[in-house]
Amino acid sequence: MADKNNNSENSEIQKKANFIDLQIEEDLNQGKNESRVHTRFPPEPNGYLHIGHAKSICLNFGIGEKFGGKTNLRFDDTNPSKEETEYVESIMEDVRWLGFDWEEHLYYTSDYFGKLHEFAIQLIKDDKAYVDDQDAETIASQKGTPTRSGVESPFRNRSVDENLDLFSRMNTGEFDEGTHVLRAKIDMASPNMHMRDPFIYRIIKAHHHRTGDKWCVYPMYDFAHGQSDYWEGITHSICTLEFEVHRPLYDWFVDQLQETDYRPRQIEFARLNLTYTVMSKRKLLELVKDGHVNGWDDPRMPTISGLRRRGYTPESIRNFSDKIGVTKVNGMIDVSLLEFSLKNHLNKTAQRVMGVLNPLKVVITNYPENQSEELDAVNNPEDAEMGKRKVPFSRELYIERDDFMEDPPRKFFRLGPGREVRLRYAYYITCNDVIKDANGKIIELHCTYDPATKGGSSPDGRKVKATLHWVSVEHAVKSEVRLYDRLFNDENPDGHKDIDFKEFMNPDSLQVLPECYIEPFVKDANPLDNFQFERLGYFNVDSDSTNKNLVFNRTVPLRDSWAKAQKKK
RNA sequence: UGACCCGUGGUGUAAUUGGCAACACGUCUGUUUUUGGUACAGAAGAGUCCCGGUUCGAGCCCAGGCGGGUCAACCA
Repeated sequence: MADKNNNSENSEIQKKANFIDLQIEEDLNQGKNESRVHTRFPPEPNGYLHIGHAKSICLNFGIGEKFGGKTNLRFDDTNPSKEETEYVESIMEDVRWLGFDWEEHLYYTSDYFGKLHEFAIQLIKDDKAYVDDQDAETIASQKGTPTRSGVESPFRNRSVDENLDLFSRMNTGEFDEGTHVLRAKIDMASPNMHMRDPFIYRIIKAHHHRTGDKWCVYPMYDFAHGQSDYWEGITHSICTLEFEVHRPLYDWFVDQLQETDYRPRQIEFARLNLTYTVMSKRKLLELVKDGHVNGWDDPRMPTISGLRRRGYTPESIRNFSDKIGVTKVNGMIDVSLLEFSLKNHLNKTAQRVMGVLNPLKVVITNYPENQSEELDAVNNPEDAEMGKRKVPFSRELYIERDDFMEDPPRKFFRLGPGREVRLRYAYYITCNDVIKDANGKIIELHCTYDPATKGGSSPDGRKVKATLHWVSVEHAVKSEVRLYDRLFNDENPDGHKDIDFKEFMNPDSLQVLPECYIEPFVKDANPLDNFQFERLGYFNVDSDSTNKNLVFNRTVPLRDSWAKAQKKK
């Protein structure tokens, strides 16, 4: 018995090492970089972080923790025309919310603009960089193609002095954008396109969110990233697969810098793809700008701020990130795996509460008018420490419209004419009359209750086949509830060559229910508070909520085997 | 007619120095239940892209194919 417990605990704790862990262990065994481990998470502040970034954050900070190393947060802000302070702030908030702490290790690539500039001048002096005066189109045509090597620029061999002069004037504002560029002198015949004299500096006359108008020239990604890693003492620079072909260039710049045995190393892994969503910043930005969603934190968005507002917990995202592992295989992960992590966490932690989404009035005809009482309800059956609460009961109640059928099919266990069911934590009730309006729509049910079944159990031991949730009309809090469905109807909306991803948008991804009734316990709930509405799903308080008008998001529905069986028919 | 990377149930990941392909999600059954939830028990589902080779033995090593991805932004 003790053995069994130990084994299951160990298998929980001992996660399988992924290929990056193995490489780091190998580096450590070889005593590389004085056996230090130092990673970094380097977002460009040009948009909001999404669940794919969360994978990277968990990976990088996770490695820092696992190997007793450190992890930097670095804003890769080399392109002032796209970057804004708003994004910097949201990124910091998201990383913190996920539960990670960069301590004092906060950096900006823009902090290195001076050093980068000096380094570029050194390259010019070493005859390893030159200014090219041609326009973009001409240079592109000289680059060749993946299968045909390029040709050298006519400006490739100008003198060091001329290059120095030109580069200096590029930065004084004398030249227009696009007229001059600084290129590394490497190899126009390289089979790797990135080695064909890549651009390292370009002229951009935009205001930088941190350096203002100090610079007219800005380094390209490839000219900044490896150097920043080097200056920060990063040992393992983990990025996504598309940078694989950049690695020789990364190494080339590090070669120019390296003075000791210390050397950062780039390792690539497969980015996260999730079914039924898009994961590129460009496309998410498009959804926001064109008003297909209500902002970056729309609860339907795969952004971290969207997931947070939707009711996801940091634990569930971290757990998901652990579960999916790290490989170089480009795949597509089923969202159900994410939802499993969520439900798993919420089941253990969420306060239970009763709420009626589509109300149907029930009058308990044998319950005295003007009377009410308070009944005991369990706050979370998974966690006794969460205790109990009181739920008010009275003559007039709401139940879920779906919980009554006038002519119930064989396997429908809920309420019907003449049937007896249990109201959770309250009484057994029996339906006697169905009241309809002139159009035949059911507007009210008349039921009787059995006073002996208080609390929900019968002294004579008779059974009922269903337990329904309910609220007292007089005491319930009227609220708005927003139901969400997937944003896209296609598993892989941007996986179609000739069809725009927006063609696959689900027109019913948002459904607003303006008149729902929740038990009074939620009265003082705050935005982001998670609840389980019993039998329905997990819901949280939306940031649009006010004291006068509570607004809930349905985070994720509960598993519903009845609905599933119905759907099959 | 290039370079680099990747091919294990429906999905995602495992499989010490080659040794009965395992786990999770999902799916389906059943048990318990004051949530048609949870929990628990069980089932189906791959023979590891293909063809050879080495070996007593190959998912793993070797050769050749096939399939997929990335790369030709003054983006990151």
